[in-house]
Amino acid sequence: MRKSEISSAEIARLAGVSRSTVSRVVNNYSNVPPDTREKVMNVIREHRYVPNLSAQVLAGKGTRTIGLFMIEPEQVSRDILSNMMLVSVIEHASLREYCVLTSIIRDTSDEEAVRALKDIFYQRRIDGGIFIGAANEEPLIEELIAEGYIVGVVDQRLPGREEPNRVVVNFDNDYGMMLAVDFLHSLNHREIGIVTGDMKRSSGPTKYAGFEEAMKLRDLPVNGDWVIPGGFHESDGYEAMKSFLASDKRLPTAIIMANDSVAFGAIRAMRERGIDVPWDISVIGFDDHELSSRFQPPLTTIKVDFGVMMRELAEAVIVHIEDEEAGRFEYTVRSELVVRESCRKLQPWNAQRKG
Amino acid sequence: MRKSEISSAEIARLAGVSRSTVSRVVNNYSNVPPDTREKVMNVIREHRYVPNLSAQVLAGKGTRTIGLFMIEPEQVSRDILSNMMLVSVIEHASLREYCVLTSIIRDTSDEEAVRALKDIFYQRRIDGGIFIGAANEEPLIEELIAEGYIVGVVDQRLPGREEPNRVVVNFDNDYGMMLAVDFLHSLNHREIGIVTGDMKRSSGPTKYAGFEEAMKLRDLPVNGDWVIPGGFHESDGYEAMKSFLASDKRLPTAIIMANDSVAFGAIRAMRERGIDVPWDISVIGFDDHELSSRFQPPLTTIKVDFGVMMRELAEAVIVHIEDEEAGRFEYTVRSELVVRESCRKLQPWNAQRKG
DNA sequence: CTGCGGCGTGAACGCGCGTTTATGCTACCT
DNA sequence: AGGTAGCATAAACGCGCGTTCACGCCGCAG
Repeated sequence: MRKSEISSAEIARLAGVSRSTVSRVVNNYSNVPPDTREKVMNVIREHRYVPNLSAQVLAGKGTRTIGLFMIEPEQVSRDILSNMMLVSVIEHASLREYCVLTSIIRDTSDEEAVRALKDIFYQRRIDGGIFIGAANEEPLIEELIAEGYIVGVVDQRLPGREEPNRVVVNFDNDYGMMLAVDFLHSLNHREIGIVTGDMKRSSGPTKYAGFEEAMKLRDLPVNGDWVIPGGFHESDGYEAMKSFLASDKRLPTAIIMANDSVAFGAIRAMRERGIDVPWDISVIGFDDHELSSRFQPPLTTIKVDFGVMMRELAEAVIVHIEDEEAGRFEYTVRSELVVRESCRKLQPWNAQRKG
Repeated sequence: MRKSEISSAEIARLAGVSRSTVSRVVNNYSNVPPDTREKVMNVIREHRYVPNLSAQVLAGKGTRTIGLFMIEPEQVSRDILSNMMLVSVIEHASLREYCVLTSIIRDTSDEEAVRALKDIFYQRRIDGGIFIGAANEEPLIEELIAEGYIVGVVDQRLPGREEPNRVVVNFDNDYGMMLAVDFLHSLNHREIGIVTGDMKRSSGPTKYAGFEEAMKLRDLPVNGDWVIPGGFHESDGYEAMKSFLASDKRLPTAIIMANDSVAFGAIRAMRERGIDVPWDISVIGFDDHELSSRFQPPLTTIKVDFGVMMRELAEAVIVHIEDEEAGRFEYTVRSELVVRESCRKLQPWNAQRKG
């Protein structure tokens, strides 16, 4: 029924050669004379012959497939970013003639789900996997690495030990936080708070560490009251800010948000209490969400090129698949400051908020 | 190196039986006595044996894989919706123990890209494919169907002819448009415009048809001036409305938007001209975007459950894969009206705008 | 003319599995 | 006791491909 289900044996028969010769032609072996090659190629073209991947795999080739796994997608990002990451991986893989098998794992403590995911590696013999939103030291990932699979992750600290099959890309969160703090500092802010992301996941820990580091470098105190535990969603930002405001603690003059979605939510909560951004408080986001430029007020943010990031990760994973000897890999994506209208310059004398 | 790369032959040897018996156990054949089954199962569990899918495929089984293809993703939707659709398909497939191979095709007139996509079917022998954002009568899809592959599409009219391997889900755009028009009508609007989606793609044509139909049913005139060609993005809405406003045509009293993103953009353009929603004009969107409830003004919209829609589509594709005899399939997802604050009730006497 | 090296090619094997066919065994009936 | 039905299991084949090995041919040197 299906047109293209023609075997190399059939091609061989039609071209009047042996199957070995067809295979040699298909795989570009040098020891086949031009006229024979042409003869075989004609038959191949005419019948649109394409080798059956399953057979190739069985005969020892790779699957040319990488897995793309989103861990607890609800906890990481429902929005455009993960979509862009997906597209970026797929398109780069496609360039290298790889395919992408996508899956989701909602709960890494669900043994059955973990088992199902590992079976994708075992059954399907995929060449490698990329994980988005994984916690640090996620057992699932550690096990896969230990078992010899090539795994790419985003935004995790590398362990000290050498592990040639672990591939990492990071945002330069330290640098990004430095940009944010420096910018606020240049606007005479000294009282800077943060709504953190999920501290167990993704960029949560590294962003917070970067924040502390940057504050320290500029001799600014980190006030525990202003370290507001959040998450990565609009609703997290809203809830975090709402409960902070309800606590009647003194406001900082500026707050850095785990990402732009969180900023949207936090600003919404502030607006409900009559707090104006940037007049009453300055806000900096992270990521440069598609809607940030159109938000009211347009959001100043630290922009990260997720497309480039995921492309680099995909490339690195593929390199490691194709070259067992490829060494340790770590790539860091620079971020940049995008200035819009959510931050206000303070006069030096009111850099400290009264009561 | 990789733990789990154990063959059934090895399992057979360890269990002291033949490979056939192992196969029978794995595939739950009835003619194997309980004690033998248990003996084999123990070895399987101990060694975490998982059959090699490539070998199974070669031996005649399906790949248990469906393709999910996003056509010209930039033209359809960069936002949360396609992400939700993806997640929904993956999760349902996963339930049925299928995997999802994701790919993208940016330009359906790029022959090489089309060829690459078809090769996914040919080489990898995937059992079926789902296309998001395909144009009506897209040749690529028509060819695949003609070649016997099972294909699922969204929001397309079914051709009259019987095609057992074409699976379709539709939003009920007629019904949705009827809801929108009726709601506006109940608010005394009679001058209703529309910013259309891409008229060549996705729900563009069906939404417009539904609009005309609904207007006709309520005896409302469709004014060509107020049929504003748009697209599916924020920027499309912005540009469409901007150029409409620049044309100095008279405004309708209400506009229905191709989707919520378009509404965001159009409202932005209106705001720039000092036009207030809903005071000066009422707006209804489509989709119920995640941000619609938090938009200023909160957007009245026609909500469609994309999750359910894609789940049904995935299920239907799988049913057709597993049962050659499964008949024609078409599923329609009901939409519902979500009333927020972007529509205003008109007094009967100003239902027609002056000059 | 014989021997040998190189090149083009086909036959044969193995990859891991499902399936079909054949075989050995037990139990029962005549 | 002989025959047979039925069941548990092993042996064998094929799926489509890559690859190794061996064979046959040709040309060249001895």
